[in-house]
Amino acid sequence: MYRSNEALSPAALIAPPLAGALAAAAIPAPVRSDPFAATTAPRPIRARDTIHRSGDPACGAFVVRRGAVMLVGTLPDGRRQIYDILGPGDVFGLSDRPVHGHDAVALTDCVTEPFGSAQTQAADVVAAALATIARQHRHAMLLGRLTALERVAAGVLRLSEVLSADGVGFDCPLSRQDLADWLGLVIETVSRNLTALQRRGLIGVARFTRFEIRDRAGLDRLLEPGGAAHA
Amino acid sequence: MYRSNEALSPAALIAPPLAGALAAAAIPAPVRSDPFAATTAPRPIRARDTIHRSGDPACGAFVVRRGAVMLVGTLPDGRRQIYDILGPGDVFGLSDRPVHGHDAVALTDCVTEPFGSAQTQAADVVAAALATIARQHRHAMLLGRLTALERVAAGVLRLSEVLSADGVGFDCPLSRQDLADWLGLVIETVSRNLTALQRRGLIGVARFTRFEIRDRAGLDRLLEPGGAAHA
DNA sequence: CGGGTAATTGACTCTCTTCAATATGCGTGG
DNA sequence: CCACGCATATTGAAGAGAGTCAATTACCCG
Repeated sequence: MYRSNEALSPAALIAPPLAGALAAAAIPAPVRSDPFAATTAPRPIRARDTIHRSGDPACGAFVVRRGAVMLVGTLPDGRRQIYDILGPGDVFGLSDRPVHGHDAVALTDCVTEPFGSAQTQAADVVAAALATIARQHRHAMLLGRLTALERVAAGVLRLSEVLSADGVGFDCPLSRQDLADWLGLVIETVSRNLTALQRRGLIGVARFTRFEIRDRAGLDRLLEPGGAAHA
Repeated sequence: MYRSNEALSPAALIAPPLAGALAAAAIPAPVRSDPFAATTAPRPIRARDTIHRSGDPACGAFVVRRGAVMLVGTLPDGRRQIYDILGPGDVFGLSDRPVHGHDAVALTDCVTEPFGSAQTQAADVVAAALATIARQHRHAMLLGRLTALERVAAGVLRLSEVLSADGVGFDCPLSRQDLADWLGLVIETVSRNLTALQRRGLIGVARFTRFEIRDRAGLDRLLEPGGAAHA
């Protein structure tokens, strides 16, 4: 979204309000009142369900057992950024503040399980957090320094890891708008570059949502100059 | 850096090796190999010194006591992204893998101290990691969804938090190139937008490095539509 | 087989980048 | 103390990648 330098203005990505006070105000998160939350029982969630919303009180971490989840931040003016796509083994729900700063939405039917409770080692929580940070760093590189074609290629590869059983084909549960909000592009640019990747024979897309990796080596090569990352 | 869709190619920001075994690598190890790590002794570092490089074995977390540190990722083709700017209280040095995936460079003379050792609570490590994740989320929003002017404004405000004693003026230890690599822009765009902010009377810049917040409310307003973040 | 939503494609625009001069600051030495 | 020279920053002009606007097409579903 291009916006005039004159017009506008969005605001507080700077300092974390760090509100010590967890207002009681927030809408009770779905999970809040959920009996599952306090137990170690896996919790089934349906595709597109919102697991928690920005502003909901944070109430513990969850690990994705099956399916996929996305974390979505939204600015007051509607600009959206998908911060992360989580698959089996990935953890979410932790916050440095009493309330969540983003939405968590199930991308597919999925199963989550409380994480970080009694029997879980603190080291596991740290490990999960570190994996998250590493993903965020890679995504920052993508957002700040990759071209649109590279972003889309990297996005497809990442999705194949999270969503594909065989590492080749998968049903993409993200709309083109979601992909755009994840990759820092607009919907049309995502579409054009998906088409470009298809024309090159690198991927296949059928019925909008059915993705297939056709030439992984080619995709890797496309991302090579940026490379495995790091000097 | 614009690159032709044809020419192409950077690569592996996709999947985190996700070494299921964060075995010896990550958490516990840190404090082990480094002589300093085993102690609680603060360690003085000079401005521009590289604290660790990508590829170096990760050897424990450190907390910044005084000064500032930046974390820098570099792609094989030279594209750079500054992942984070750390100030007093912020923690770095943790990795989900046995080796670091980015450089850590002192922005100013600074003092760091081992973090996460015996007497430190695991909860402290988790808290530090969560604060980092929250910063990364905000930065992802900046990189993916803010305009150049907004990014520069947000960057200046963030720097004032980290570097300024009075919250108003500070000497910016980042070159224009550093700022560009942090905000996902090119050097000229940073320069132009700093000039734009000056013309609006929002900030002052003297001798290239001396920054001053002239109208914080104005800067906040500039960032308002994006706002305090989140719906 | 229509009707509605989502995706694709085309034409054009614009922000940001690129390329190319200046200009400013700072260190050095005459 | 000032002239020179280098490194970094600023500014201008032009280009390009990605965005915007607007149809058109593809898919889903009743």
